[in-house]
Amino acid sequence: MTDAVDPPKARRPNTRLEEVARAAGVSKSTVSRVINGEPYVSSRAREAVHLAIGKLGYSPNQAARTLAGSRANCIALVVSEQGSRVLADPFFAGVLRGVHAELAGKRVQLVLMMSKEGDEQDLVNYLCGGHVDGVLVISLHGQDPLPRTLADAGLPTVVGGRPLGAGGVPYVDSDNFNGAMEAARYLVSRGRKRIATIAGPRDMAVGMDRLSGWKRGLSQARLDTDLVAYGDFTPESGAAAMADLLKRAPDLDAVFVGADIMALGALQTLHVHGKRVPDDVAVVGFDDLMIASTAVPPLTTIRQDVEQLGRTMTWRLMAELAGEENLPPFLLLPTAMVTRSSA
Amino acid sequence: MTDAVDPPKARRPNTRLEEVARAAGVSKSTVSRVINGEPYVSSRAREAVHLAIGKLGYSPNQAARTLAGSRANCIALVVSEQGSRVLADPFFAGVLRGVHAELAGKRVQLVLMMSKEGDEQDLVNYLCGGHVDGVLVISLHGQDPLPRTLADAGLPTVVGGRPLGAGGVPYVDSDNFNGAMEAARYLVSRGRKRIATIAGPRDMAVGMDRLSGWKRGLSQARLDTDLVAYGDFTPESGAAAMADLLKRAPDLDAVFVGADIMALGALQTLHVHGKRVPDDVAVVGFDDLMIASTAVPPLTTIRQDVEQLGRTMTWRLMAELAGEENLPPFLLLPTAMVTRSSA
DNA sequence: CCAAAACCTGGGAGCGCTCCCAGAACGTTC
DNA sequence: GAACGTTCTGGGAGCGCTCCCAGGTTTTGG
Repeated sequence: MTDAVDPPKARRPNTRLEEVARAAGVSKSTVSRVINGEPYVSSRAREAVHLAIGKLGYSPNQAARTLAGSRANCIALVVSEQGSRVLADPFFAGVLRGVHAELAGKRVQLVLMMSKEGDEQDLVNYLCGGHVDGVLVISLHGQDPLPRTLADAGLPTVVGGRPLGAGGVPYVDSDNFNGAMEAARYLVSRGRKRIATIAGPRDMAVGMDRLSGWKRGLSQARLDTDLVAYGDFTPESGAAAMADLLKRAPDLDAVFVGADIMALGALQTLHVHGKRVPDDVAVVGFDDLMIASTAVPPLTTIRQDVEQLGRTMTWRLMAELAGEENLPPFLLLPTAMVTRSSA
Repeated sequence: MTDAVDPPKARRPNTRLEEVARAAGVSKSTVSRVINGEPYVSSRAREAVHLAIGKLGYSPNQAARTLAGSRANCIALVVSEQGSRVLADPFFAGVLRGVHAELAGKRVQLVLMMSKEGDEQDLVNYLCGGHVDGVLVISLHGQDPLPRTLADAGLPTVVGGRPLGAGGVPYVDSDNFNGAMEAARYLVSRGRKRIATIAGPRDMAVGMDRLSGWKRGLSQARLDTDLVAYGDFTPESGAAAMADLLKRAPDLDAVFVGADIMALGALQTLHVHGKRVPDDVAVVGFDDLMIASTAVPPLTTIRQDVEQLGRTMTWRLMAELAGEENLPPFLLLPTAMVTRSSA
């Protein structure tokens, strides 16, 4: 077509749509239609295009599609946290696994982002810049304004774990309240009378919900709910909290620990104090991490299906992106008691 | 310019470069230069642009940049594996953390991908389609052809963990050999005579390297290296392997377990068999997972800095992308012995 | 004081795709 | 056979940016 002097186009990394069109003997438009699975393409053309694509090893340029179309075929998983610490969390890993599983087969990419110290504005700008179609937020701590901000900006957003501050933003969470209540009731049913709890931080919904469930379970049985200690989801904090409880109530005969990871520390402290588990003190954890079954003794715990959480978040987001209406504003996933030897 | 009838452009999600230019009273080119930190921009223009950007809340459209420029400002982290299982691995989490830490501040996004069953061709197409500038591959198992394929396609690639089959592709790994040798020597130095090992699977370099190191450590002390059992990096397999070893050599007085996660199982088995740790049998693990310190007894182990691995991989890739030459083809990260009570 | 070099600036051609529009080919009905 | 749908197809205008080029404005040096 052009008779200009040849431009020094160095890069020619890939087949372009046009080459496929030429190879298939159709127009760009038709190739585009085939790729996007649109109707109104003759089966002859469709086959020719598929053949050409296969032969040329064509893969559409995502950037161009995003630019020309209006969606990015890409969602972000945002970990709203000081960051690095969270990635070590099995919770995060499980969610990630679920997100990936749910995305399998869909032509949607996952971009992982973390809000770095103060860079929040950058993050929001980026996310709202049309680079992603929707956002999954894992916001473990406190009154994080991020979900609210994103939702207000009109970006479809789903939060994992009940957000404390973001009223109205759709979220998915495990049913921490009922799980914890079940744990408490179980301990009651085993004849325990002096039941303590080690709860998570007060600024995390997951900690508070489990604490509430425990309280409800005990108060239904007319038992005291005064034996509460707090940890921060580390084994060390669990150990310290256990020591504190033991000092306050040497006669306690059970403890519900709001996270397996803290239960590990609690077990250590009990061991050090010469308390036999479960004979002297029954221990129930929460989460059912892998380490729960390998703990000494193996930990009775409330299992939450974190992978399912990731899957459900993703499903919810994709459904919204697909334009489904009247979707549930929030979803609670059931938990299940796993009885091992610690209680 | 155009006097056409107004087109029904529904979407106008964001500020565009041109609006910034108008607001700042300069041309698109100048704005672009400011954004990309190019020289040859007067400070007056630069300030005006920054002001306009701030006022308008402008954030450049990534898709357009990628399309127009030649780089995507985006790298992929590929987990080459049947997938879901790996995400639960603390190794993966650590690497991810490191990658993120290294990327902080750089304007580079991270896309997470997994090679799903058979979809490998799709993956390769996508990655080679210019959608990412480079690839980080975590390939845990066997003779995975993926790194080779990517590298051959001219895509800058760095592998995490020594790949068995991908000769020539740059990789970063912990110094498993020397770490394991140190473990063996330590046991020898503590007077242990009958030292066994539980190794990882034969098709994983990490398992073999640690096994080799253990062998070398023992043979230097003229000790037998026949007490080898294999596991698959699960606590259960560690327990089974330990039982096997105990049957084969009831007199063994030490075991080097090629992964903390397997050591957990081994500890359980030893406990069941009435063996005291470390009095009867000394146990040394590898990895220094968080669970190592909370094990009963706390596990002496070889620490590998997985986060550093992720960081180093990323650094290596970014250096290559930046055009640095004569980069080291592979990098080995030192390990460190962590002495606790199990040995 | 003028030429060369160094700075700064704007214009405009794409990047590879989608999506709109106009029109061709093929029925179907009166 | 004219008039109308319905199915299919190609052309071409952008999407928002980068990067090249040409030209203007300063500084420098002889």
